[in-house]
Amino acid sequence: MDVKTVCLGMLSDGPATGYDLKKQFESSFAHFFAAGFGSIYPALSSLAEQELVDCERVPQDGKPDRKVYEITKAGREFLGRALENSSPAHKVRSEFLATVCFSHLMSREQCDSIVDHRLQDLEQILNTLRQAESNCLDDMQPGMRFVVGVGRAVSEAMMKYVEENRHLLVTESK
Amino acid sequence: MDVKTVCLGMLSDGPATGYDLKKQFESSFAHFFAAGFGSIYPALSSLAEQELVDCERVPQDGKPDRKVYEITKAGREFLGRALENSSPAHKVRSEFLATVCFSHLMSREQCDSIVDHRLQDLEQILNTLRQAESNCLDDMQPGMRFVVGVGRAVSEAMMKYVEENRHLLVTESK
DNA sequence: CGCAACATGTAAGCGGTTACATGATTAC
DNA sequence: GTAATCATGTAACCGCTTACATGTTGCG
Repeated sequence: MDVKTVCLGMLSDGPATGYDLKKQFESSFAHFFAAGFGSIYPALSSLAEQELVDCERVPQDGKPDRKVYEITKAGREFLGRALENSSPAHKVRSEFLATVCFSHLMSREQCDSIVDHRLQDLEQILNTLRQAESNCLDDMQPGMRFVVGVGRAVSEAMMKYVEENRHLLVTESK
Repeated sequence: MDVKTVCLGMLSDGPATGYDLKKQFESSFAHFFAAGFGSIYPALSSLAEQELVDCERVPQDGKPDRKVYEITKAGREFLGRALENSSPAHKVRSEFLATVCFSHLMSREQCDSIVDHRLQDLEQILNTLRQAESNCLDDMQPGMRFVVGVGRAVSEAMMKYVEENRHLLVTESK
């Protein structure tokens, strides 16, 4: 499942612009599926070309036209098939953990710094998720609610473990 | 931090072949940093070219020569600098969660199937981590022990949440 | 006055995945 | 006999990241 399919999925919930989708990626999707404009805009163009979405241009003054995308019937069918064939991969790529593996080659300051950083990032993710829960729990689909819950559970677990065990990290004796 | 740097880090613990490193990637690194032969072998060649590692060819009968790589002094220095400059990113890319977001567009069977799949994968990761803990806790660096612990904590949390909340996933009424 | 939000896009580049290529040995 | 393990590599491809390009409105 690539950015394109996720965009199509988001559009199945109602029309939106690329800019809108970006915000959705940044809020409830941030903890498990990142996407920048450089992925989103080409994805939407490609979707439109395949007629899986319609695009309505809304002129504005001083800004580029808003391009409001809406899923088509063909789009819904395509999405259905994509969901059927989706392989449920879940990949983590953690430079944080990769670095910590070699904490015995680092200075205490360096090690503390990256652990603190990670803790801050986790705090931020949790804030974002809590915000999403309090702002729009009602207009979230059950799947989305579940996904936000997973994010909370996993982030809290990581935070707790890191806080309780960081003292075990031995650093270079120099 | 890329595959190349992680390979160098692994070699800081002692000489090894590409094949050996692959096994390490599959055991204790599997849950947060995947790498295939297609990444590892070119990484080692490049490392050797930069003289960050030495390569000793050990002829064998019937098999290609073993190429045993050993980190050099320059390699250790390079690694030290790489660890200093490492940005502690932690990225997740989950097609599983992306799919589950749209559970309301899937059939009950499909949804159950991917959730079960995920649970099996988690079980396997946990087994691998437990094995690593019981086999070689003693020759693991403290950083590595910490990382394995994070893997356990996070995987167990995800498993628990998924098992306890999967019933909330509503599926298509067709 | 400067920054954030609004709004869309292109293009180069990079890094990793996947598929291909080869082949002996050992265990079930 | 057939699958897994040992053992190394190449090359095409694909998708995402990053940097660049442009410009207004409104808030503090």
